[in-house]
Amino acid sequence: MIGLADCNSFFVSCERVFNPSLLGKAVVVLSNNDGCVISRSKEAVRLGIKMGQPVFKIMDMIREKSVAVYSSNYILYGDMSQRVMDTLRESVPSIEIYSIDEAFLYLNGIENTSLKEFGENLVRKVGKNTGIPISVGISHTKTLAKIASKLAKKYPRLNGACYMEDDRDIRKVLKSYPVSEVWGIGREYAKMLNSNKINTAYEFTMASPQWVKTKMSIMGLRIWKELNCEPSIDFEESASDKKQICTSRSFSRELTTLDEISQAVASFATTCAASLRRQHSVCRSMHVFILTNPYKEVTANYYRSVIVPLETPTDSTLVIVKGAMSGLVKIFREEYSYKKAGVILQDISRKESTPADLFCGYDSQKHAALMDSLDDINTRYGRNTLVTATQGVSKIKANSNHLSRRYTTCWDDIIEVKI
DNA sequence: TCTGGGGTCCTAGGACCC
DNA sequence: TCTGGGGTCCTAGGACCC
Repeated sequence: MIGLADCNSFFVSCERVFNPSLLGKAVVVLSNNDGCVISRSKEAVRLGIKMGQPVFKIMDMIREKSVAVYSSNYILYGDMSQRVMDTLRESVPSIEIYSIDEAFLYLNGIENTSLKEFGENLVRKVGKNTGIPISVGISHTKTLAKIASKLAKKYPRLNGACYMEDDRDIRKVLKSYPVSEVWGIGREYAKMLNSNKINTAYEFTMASPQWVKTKMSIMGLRIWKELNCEPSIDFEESASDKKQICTSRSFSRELTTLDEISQAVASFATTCAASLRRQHSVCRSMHVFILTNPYKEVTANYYRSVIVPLETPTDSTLVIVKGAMSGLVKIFREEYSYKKAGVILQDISRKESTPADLFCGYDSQKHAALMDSLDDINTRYGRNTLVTATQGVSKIKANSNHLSRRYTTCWDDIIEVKI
């Protein structure tokens, strides 16, 4: 059997661990730049606040109902996530971390007869170790485990854990489960299915596999099999290397000069390169893109991207920043003001399996040694202690007006809290 | 005034090869 | 009227996820 452990309102729950007065209240956490709502407490959901809703549209309600608002604090959430994952890992034969707040559990060797109880115990254990409430769903396949976890969340009498084993039980659940809420079926497919009179997950399992494959490709067929209790999505025990690495941000104000945008894009390239080195890989090309504010009602919106091939596969920040700059000048137009930009590294391969290039235009060994020192310094003294000159020192700050402290990772913050 | 960020997989179609 | 056949590789775009 396969389990899914899913943290309830994860970001909000993290804030609550360190500020228990938020328990029972409407709380939301905002995206970067304090733009949209990306995590909501149950109470906030009940007020009608939607996922992804722009915060300026619900400002009145936030004030009227005194909703607590937090900027996203990814350092805190990342650390709390690790703690949750650690507890899960020590409790089952193996786990697959699926996202910052979810993991699949491989339950081989645990008696089927006690799985319901096992799930409830796990919920208690994670709660006790970390303070984070989770829901656990257990069934034959990943897709069914996902559904089970949703039920666990919905019905309090399940004590946070739902075990779905019996065929008849599963059928009964699927009959009242909207097909649009099945994992892997998004808006477009839901629309298509609904217009073909398929509204519940059960009706979907009754469709012919050929029809499903024609309409929804092999992905749809996999979902169909999984709902029919046939495991079709692999369990991946170890995290695989990323095939692309992207860093992009919206700016808190519109940028107009090449100089300012260069600094931002150089920072993005730097972040990408560090992340590339962390997975011991090199890249052969990158994408650079810039855009104007797409929400603004003007006739001339601008979006342009360019692919920059690199002569030699590299993980050097210097080479990657230089490449990003050469791409940027190709797409930059003076007549626009820009709201967002980004860098995507691609054609990624493992460093040790990529042959060195005889005709490399720079001393790659020197670069490697320099990067080692750079990473070392920035790990020890904090990100951006040592930067490239292109990045500049006057960073364009993102809006982050409701930020909580880095309770678990930053000494300065911890001391301030004690005082 | 104010609208996130980072990923994956699949397919169709074009370019190219012999 | 007729316009080869069988492949591979790559990319853009669409769908999805959290």
